[in-house]
Amino acid sequence: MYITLDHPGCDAILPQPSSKYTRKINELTLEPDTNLFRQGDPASQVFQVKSGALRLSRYFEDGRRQVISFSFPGDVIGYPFEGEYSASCRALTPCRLQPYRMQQLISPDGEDPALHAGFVKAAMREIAAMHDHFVLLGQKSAVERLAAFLTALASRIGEPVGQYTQFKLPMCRADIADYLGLSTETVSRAFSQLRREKVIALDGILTVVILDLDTLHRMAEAA
Amino acid sequence: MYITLDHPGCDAILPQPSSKYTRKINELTLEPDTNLFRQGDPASQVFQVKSGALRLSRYFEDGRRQVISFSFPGDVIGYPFEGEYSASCRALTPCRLQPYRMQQLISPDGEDPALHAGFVKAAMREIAAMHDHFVLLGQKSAVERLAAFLTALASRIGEPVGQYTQFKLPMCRADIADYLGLSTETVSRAFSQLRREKVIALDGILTVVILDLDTLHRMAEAA
DNA sequence: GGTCGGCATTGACGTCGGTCAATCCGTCGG
DNA sequence: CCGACGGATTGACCGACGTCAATGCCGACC
Repeated sequence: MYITLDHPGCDAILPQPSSKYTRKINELTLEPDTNLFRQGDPASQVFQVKSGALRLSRYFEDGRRQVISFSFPGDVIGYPFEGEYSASCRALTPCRLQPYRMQQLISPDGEDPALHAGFVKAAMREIAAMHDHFVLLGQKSAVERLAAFLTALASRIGEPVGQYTQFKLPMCRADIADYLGLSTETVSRAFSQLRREKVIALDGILTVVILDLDTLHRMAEAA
Repeated sequence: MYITLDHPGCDAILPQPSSKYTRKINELTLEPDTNLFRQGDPASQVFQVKSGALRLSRYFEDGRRQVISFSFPGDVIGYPFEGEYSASCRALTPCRLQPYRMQQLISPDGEDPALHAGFVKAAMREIAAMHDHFVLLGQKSAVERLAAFLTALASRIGEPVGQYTQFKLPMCRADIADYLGLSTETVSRAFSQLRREKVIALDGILTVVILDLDTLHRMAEAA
């Protein structure tokens, strides 16, 4: 599921399937850099992320790639289109996933109604979140995009450390670039700018410390 | 609903509500330049477009605007997020719409199951289509964007005229610009380029004649 | 511990698209 | 028929971001 500022934390977790209805399908684990599914695969399951981080992306013959979203615990991935997955999904870290049979998403017949309603609500949330991302891709400058991205990550996976919020990026710069519609160089420059302005600090390449969340938030919106 | 190349024509039409289940809500008509709903309005209904064209967009304090999508007959609009509409929807032409109570989308309880399943499928199609638009906004050049847009419109509302396909744009250049993440001037230049290259012709400002659909299609994809 | 390889950063430069401004054109009202 | 208005087009210019290339950094593997 897409990352957004106002992501409603634990509401994202689907209700536990009640044994009354649901044939239990066993939890699934994925190693980093392994695919959960590929673009064009027949879609028979949807998944809820239990732990870890994943990347959803579409590839093109000419080498271009668009990263559609990053998924974190609570998110639902694998929405089908005409019986196929329309993008490829790959684990960025070790992941645990709960698979559900697709049928529970499409129709409630003979299944757990609360679980089904949870899927539908997750899909609605997905649609609203994607609207936010249109704004980012259509209207924002490079620094605004990165600021919005980091703000979203902070609220999704940030942990308070002293007076600051910090988190470890599960993805490389190229992933961020293809997600934000920028080049890796531009992403790098935007990181450097935020660092120069003391809005963030980096501890190594992957650990981000948010020094001034208010400013970061303002930078994500400003014209 | 979003415009996409592989939009499955009349499959998009929801099943007629069977009177057995559904309290009939009367069809609704809208004059051009009137709002169906506004960003932040409490969401109690979803709508299926019966005729006409609508624009879904989000506005910002600083004047920036992102057009999320254009809607045509068969499309479903008004997906809620936390009980509210997350964008504003306005009629571009006279429109007829069939409203449905929100509850039919969220849960099948006491409602028409086929209709409910239709909503869920429409939402899945929406998600897949939005993935395409991410690619457009994240990766494509100005001419590629316009070519993709016109190709999509051709398959949605195009009519054969002689050996060509043509249609009347229901929206102005500024709407197109804010949809494609460009300025009106750049949209205008892209139109001019396609005209110079004899891929399209314009009859007045709003009527587009596709002279070479293959080339247009190729231009929409090319690096 | 040293070296290698891959990713990240930085710099120089080119280009695409944004901005500003002038002009064009089609529509509407007189 | 004419003039005014608003949207569309075109041109000139500029700036942000992409590209290409050099350098830096860190982790892996001998």
